[in-house]
Amino acid sequence: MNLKELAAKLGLSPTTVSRALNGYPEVNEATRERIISAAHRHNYRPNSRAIRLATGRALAVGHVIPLDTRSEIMNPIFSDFIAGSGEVYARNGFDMILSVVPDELEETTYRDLMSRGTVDGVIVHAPKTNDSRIRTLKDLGLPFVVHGRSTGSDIDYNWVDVNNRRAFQRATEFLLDLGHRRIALVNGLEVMDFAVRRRIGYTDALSARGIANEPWLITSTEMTEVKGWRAAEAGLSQPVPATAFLCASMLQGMGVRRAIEGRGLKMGRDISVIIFDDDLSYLRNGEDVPIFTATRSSVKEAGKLAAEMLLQVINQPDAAPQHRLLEAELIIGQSTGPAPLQSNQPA
Amino acid sequence: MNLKELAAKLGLSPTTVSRALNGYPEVNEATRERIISAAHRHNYRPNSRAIRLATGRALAVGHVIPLDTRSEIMNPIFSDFIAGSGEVYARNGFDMILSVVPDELEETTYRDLMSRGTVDGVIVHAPKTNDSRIRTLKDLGLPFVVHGRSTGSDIDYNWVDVNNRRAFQRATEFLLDLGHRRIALVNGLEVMDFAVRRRIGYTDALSARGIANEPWLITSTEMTEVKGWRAAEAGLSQPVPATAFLCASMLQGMGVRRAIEGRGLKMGRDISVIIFDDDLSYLRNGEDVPIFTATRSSVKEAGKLAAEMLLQVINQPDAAPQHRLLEAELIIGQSTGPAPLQSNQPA
DNA sequence: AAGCCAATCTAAATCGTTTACGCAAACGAC
DNA sequence: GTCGTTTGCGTAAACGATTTAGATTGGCTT
Repeated sequence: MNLKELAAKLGLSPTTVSRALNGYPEVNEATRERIISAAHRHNYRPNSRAIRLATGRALAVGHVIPLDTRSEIMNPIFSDFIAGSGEVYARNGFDMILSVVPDELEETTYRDLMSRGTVDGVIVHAPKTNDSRIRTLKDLGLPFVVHGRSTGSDIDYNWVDVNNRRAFQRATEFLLDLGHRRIALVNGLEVMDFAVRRRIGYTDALSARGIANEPWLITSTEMTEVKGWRAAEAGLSQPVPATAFLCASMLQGMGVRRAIEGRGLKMGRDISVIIFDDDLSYLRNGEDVPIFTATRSSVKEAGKLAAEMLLQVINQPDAAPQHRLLEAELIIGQSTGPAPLQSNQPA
Repeated sequence: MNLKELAAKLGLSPTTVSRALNGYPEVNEATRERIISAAHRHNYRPNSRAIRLATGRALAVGHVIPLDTRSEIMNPIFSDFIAGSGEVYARNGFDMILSVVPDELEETTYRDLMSRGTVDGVIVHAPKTNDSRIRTLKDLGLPFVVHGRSTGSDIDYNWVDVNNRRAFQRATEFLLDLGHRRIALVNGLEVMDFAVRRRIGYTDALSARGIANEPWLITSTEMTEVKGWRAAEAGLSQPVPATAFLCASMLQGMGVRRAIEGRGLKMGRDISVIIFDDDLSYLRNGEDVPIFTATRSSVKEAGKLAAEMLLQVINQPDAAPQHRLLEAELIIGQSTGPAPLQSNQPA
C-alpha cells in the first residue's frame, strides 16, 4: 500500500494525502481525518526510501566505532552510550547507523557516509588528543558531536564530556585526605584525550599538596581487568608499595581488587581503591551499597545528551557550537579507608 | 556530483555510466575505463538514497536490541556481537541499523522496519523460550536470523547458536570428575532460552551420575557481578556449602570470586569455579594463562556467522532455513581443583 | 547487396515520496 | 455585483539512481 494507491482509494490526489498525513495546514480538517483513518485502516506506512530521496535528508545518524585491529578491544562503554542515544533517535524518527571500522579507515568512512547521503550527522567516539577527525568533519560540513574533547584542536566544535580532570583531582584529594601518599594511577591509554585529562587532575592534586609525582606510580593501559591486575601487582611489589589505587574504570578496579586479595590483603583496609564508574548497566558498582568508592558519571546519560545535541545541530547547522560539561559525583564506597599508619612515614 | 552531471561531463548517457560502474557487460571496455577513471577523478559516489529507491532494496539490516525497562540492563555481549557482524556488513556494502527499543515495542518495531522498507532483514537477539517474534517475522516475510534458539517454536527458522546444553554438561562433568558433589549453578534468567538449555545440561550431567538435583544449588539471575556475588554468598553460607560454582558469565564468576575471597578462601583450592566465557574483547579471561576454567565460545564469531547467514537469506529468501551450532571449548584455568576431602562425605 | 546479429549506446519510464505552482470555489468587504 | 483573499485541492516536476525497451552502427553471412 503506497501513497498513490491510498489516494486513489480515497478519490484524492497524492498531494493532499501527503499533506494531510504530514500535518500541513492547507487541508480541510474533515478530509484530514478521513485520510488519517483510511491510512490507519489500510495500515499505510510511507516508504522511508522515497521520503529520504524526496526530502534529501537521511533521517539517520551515524556512529562510527573505531576498532583497534591490534588490540581488538571494543569499547565497553559503547553499548550503554548507544542505549542512551538510541532512545533519543527513536523518539525523533531517526535511524541509528553503526559502522564498525578499523582505525585507519575511519576518515574514509565519514567521507563515504557524507557523500552517499547515508546520514545527516555523526557522533565521534573516543577522541584522541589532536584528533584529525574533527578537522575532517568540519571540512566536510557534516554535522557532528564529539563524545569527549580533543586537546590541541583550534576548531570550535560540539561536544559532550565529563569533567575528567576534576573528577580525578577530587578522587586524588580524597585519598590524600585519608593520609595516602603513594597513590598509584591506573590510567587508560594516554593516546585517548580523556586519559590525559585524568592524569592532569591527578598530578594537579598531588602538586597542590607538594607531593612529588613518582613515575613508577603511573601506568597507562587498556582498561581491562587483567591490565588492572597487572598494574596492581607491579604497584604492590615495590619495596615501598602503593597504599592506594586510582583506576580509570570499573574493570581495572576489579583487577586491582583481585591482586589485593590475592596477596591476602583486604581492600578498603590495607589498600584503598577508587575507580571511575561509567555507571554501565551490566557493571553496576554494587546495588544499594557501592562496592568501590568512585567518581561516577553515567555514560548512558552522556549518550542521550550527545544525541539530543546532534539532532539540534542537524536542524540548525549554522548555530554556534554547543558544549556540555558534566560533573562526576563522588560516591563513597567500601574500598577506601585511612592509610595504614606506618606507610605514612618514609621507608 | 551526481550521475547525470558525470554523464554530461563524459558526453555519455546516464545509463551507460551506471552500467559501466556496476560492471554490466554491455559496455565497451575502453569506455568503461574512461568512465571509472572520471568517476574517481571527480570522486563521484552514487547517492545511496536514490539507489535504495530505484532498486527497492534497503541495503541495510536491523538489529533490534530489547531494553528491559525494569532492569535497564543492556546485554553486555551485544557490543562484541555487532563488532563481528558489522565487519561482514561493511564488506558487503550493507548498513547496520540499530534500534534500542523497550521490550514491549519490539514487534511493532519489526513491522515498521519492514513496511517502511528500512531494512532487508533483521537479527533477533536474546530469544526467550517460545519467542513470539519468530512467528511475527515469519508472517511478515522479513528475512531473519536468530542468535540462539527458541524452544517450543514449531517453525523452522535460521539460527546461529552455541551448544549451551553440551557446554554446561561438560563443565559439570569436569567438576564431578574432580570429586565435587555440591555444584551450584549460577544461571542467567531462565526466561532466556539459552539459560534453560544450560540448566538442562547441568541437570543431565548430575542425573547421569545419579546425583540428586538440589534446588537450593540453583540460582537464576541477571548476569552481573553483584548477582554472582550474592548467589555465592548464599551457596557458601549453607550448613553444608557448595564446593563448586558453575557460572553463566564471566561477570557472575567475578562476583563469585569476590565472595570466595571475601571469606578468606582461595578460588581453585577451596572452592572451584567454572564460567561460560563469551570471549568478550574487554573481558578477557586472563591473557596467556586463563584465570577461570571455562567453556568458551566467541560471541564476536557468532555475530560474524549470523551476519553472513542473514545476507545469504536476503539474497535467496526461498532457500531452506539454515542452522549453525557452535561447540564451546573447555579451557582449563586456575579456578578449579579437586574437591576438598571432607566435603565429599555427607554432612 | 540485402539481411541479420552482436555490440554499444540512448531515451524514457520507474521507484514512492515531497513540493512549487496553479486554479476554482467560497467568502467577505464595499 | 465586483474584486481581493482565503480555503482546499490538484498537476506536474522534482529527488538520483536503475532498468526496460529501442536505436544505431558495423561486421558478417549468404
